Amino acid sequence: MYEQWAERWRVLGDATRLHILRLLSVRDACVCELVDLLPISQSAVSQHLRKLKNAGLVRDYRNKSWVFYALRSDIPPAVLSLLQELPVPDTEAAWLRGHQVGEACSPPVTRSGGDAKVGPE
Amino acid sequence: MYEQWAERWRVLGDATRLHILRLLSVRDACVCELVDLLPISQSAVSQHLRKLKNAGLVRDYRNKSWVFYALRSDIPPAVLSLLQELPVPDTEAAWLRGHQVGEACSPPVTRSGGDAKVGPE
DNA sequence: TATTTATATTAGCCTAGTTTGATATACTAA
DNA sequence: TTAGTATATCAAACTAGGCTAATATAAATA
Repeated sequence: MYEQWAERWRVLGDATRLHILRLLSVRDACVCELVDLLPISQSAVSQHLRKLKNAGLVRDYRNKSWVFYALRSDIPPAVLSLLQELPVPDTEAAWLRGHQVGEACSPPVTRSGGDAKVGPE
Repeated sequence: MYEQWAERWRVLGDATRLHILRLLSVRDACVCELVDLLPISQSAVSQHLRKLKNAGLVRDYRNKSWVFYALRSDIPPAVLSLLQELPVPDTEAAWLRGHQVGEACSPPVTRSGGDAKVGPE
């Protein structure tokens, strides 16, 4: 009877998924960046992202070699205000600021023009 | 890191607990009434109520032979508005309206004055 | 096309959570 | 105090969910 509602909230009932959402609230990130920041395997990250996507909380888009994930703009206000309350460790915030998107995953193939524009949608 | 937040939301990620919360939003109910309305054992109901209580979502008070549970008045607004969205089946609403509190559990011991006042706090 | 890199999927293990049945505790009333 | 009822707790079975390792797919580039 209430299973569909329960499932919506169960998505938020996992520490790793909250972590991912909090990171994405700083800026969009590709999967490999999240793998670098989180203490779990790439497989686990991918499975969490799928659940977040199925729940309508994030969207994904491809740019060059990488698949980026972003918070959806139509997230319920209640969820959004929840996310604002979560702390973002300084180290992680600095990491996100200090890396160009995609930079962390593999060095650019060409030596010149390495910082190509990467944008959403 | 985010485990404490995840746990807060995990409480809402169970269909039975949502059901209980929705029933309590109609009116306070004693444990045996909830047992009558829910398709699970008395033991399971009791354990769900404990979790809801530990999460600060409900409070309990005793009246005569029964322990009543009630929604706490300081429930986060986000949770409260969630509850409003949940449907209450007509049969259950009618059941709650059609029964005096405690009436469903056992017939009143005395034949006269069977409808003693029962109130919160 | 072949190769490399990034991401997704699958299967199996493991842990956490829910349920039930049995039992214990807490009241109430005689 | 004793009996009866309501509720809580405990242990074990069952289930669901997260994790890893291995593998598959997809896109980019040589």
